[in-house]
Amino acid sequence: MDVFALFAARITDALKVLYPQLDDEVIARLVVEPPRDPAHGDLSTNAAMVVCKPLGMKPRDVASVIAAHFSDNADVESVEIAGPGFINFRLTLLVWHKVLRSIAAQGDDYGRSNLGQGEAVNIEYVSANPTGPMHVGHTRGAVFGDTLAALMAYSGYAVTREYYINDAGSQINTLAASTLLRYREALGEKIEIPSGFYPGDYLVPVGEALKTEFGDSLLTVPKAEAIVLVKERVLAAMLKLIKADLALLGVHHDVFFSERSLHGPEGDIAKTLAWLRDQGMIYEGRLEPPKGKTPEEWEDREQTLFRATDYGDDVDRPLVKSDGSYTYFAADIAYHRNKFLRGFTHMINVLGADHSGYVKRLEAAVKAVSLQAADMDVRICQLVRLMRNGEPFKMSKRSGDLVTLADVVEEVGADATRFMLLFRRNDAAMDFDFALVKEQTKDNPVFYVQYAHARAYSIFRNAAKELPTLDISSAALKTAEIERLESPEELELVRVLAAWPRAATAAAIAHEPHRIAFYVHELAGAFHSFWAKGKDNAQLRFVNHDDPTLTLARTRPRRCRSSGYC
RNA sequence: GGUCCCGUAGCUCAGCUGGAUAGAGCAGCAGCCUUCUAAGCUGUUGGUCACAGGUUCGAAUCCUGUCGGGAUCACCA
Repeated sequence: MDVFALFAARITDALKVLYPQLDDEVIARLVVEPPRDPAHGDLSTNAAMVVCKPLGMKPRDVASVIAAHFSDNADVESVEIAGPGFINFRLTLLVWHKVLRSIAAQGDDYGRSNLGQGEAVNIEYVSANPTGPMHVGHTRGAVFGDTLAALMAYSGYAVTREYYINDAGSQINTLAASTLLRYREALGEKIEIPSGFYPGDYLVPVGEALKTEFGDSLLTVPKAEAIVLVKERVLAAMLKLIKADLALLGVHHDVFFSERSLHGPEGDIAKTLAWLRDQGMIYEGRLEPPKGKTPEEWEDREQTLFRATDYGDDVDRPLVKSDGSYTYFAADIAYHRNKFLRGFTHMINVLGADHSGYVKRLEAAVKAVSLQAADMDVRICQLVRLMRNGEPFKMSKRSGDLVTLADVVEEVGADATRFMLLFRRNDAAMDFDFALVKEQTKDNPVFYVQYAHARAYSIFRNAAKELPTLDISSAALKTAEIERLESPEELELVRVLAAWPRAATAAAIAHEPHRIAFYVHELAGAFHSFWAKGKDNAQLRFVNHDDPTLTLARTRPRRCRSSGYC
């Protein structure tokens, strides 16, 4: 039960009765929310201010009519009109008890909604090049995407989690060549890794596996053929590596989509380009060199261009390289047409900060390819700066002290990593401090929340110890006398709990999973606060010798796992 | 030079798509340990929401411009 949604519906109904001449559109703009200052009441609505203009009335006059309509409502303790025309409701104890009952009855489903009404949404995230293990740069996007996917599923969308494997570019040939070197090494040869090749140790086992599979027979195969054979094996190995790394973080995908599968004369790229040409979205032309910066190797040539500017991009984009092969973007257009043809009208892409320049063209591609029928939201995750003891931490690919995702998870744990990375808006750069994440103080939000969780569970333990005769099974908890909860301190906590469905829905609409992390942090604060009150006033403790029923009623642990990150 | 993101308390950041006197955590100050975990809690100080205009009943939020900080900028992926 979401009291805010409930009252929004009631006020909407009331307005339709009181002022039948109002447009639904106008009424839909009303909002019911917790007032910023709790002294104003439990619920607040701007309804009067929203509808006053079309009615030609003063907001406070409308407000008093609405207020009068609710004055004898059983759930409403009092109604007040404040400020420019806000209507503030104070709710009766009864309502809060209803909220608690619904929380108890729904368990982990409390807050789940049908916002998405089963509509299909495709969320693409990570999509790191399959050329090695995941490094820290990938983790933020992985956590963001995975949590957003959980949140969207929680809000009633049919979510597909997708990973686009960039297995078609020239870097894959380099990868295969690097692996071939490791293969020779496995055969006993002394090797030297030229610059530009992938030097990482993770290719050593792949080389050895090749030795096991082929013996030394690959050496006699023509190079081009050998590369093809190796490519298959090394790609599979890298994908396995990546999946294992992601699993460490608890991140999973439903679909791994191969870029390579789009190529070829009968492939999706060829088909999509033909389709775009039919639609008049492609032309042959020349581009201006970029301004302000003199490109050293600018080659003015006529090329095949996509009319991205028709869909909001800054320039038209090349689709075919000078060597005749397709550009990365051409493949991406085909890929997104593929998504659309698979039935996705909602798409979300999670990209790193270095792709910010790519956003417009991706949005343009989706508009073009779906004839405006699909929407694309590109969420950019800004950079994460690794810190140790307050000092930024130097990383370099060459010297090998690249921090991998596995390193981070090993050092601080998956849950802490996830929570920390979510505890900031995605579009703001963040510092990730190893020392802080491991610190066991309230400065560390991870610990703060985990500690609240630990305390909540300790209630069960202590109840069993202090009151051995009390039945604390979940069946017994369902019959607890919730009516006994009536102190202002308790209601404070209930109010925070009541805000959960609203918080979850708002986060889903905005595609902002960080709001969940902040909500959980706030809830933990409310819980700690209530817990501490028990110190001064023994009556407010969860475990109460004198009053077993009260103990039972208070034994409702909190939630925070539902979106899967803590 | 173009584009995108950011600029809110001394510090790190929220601010629920336009609402009321702009919030939280650190740090500072004042308190709280024979008491369910003090690894914590309570109270308190602290703001020209970068700046200037505009939109309207109402702007940190939307629009325009300026100034700072970051990312990115044909054919790579």
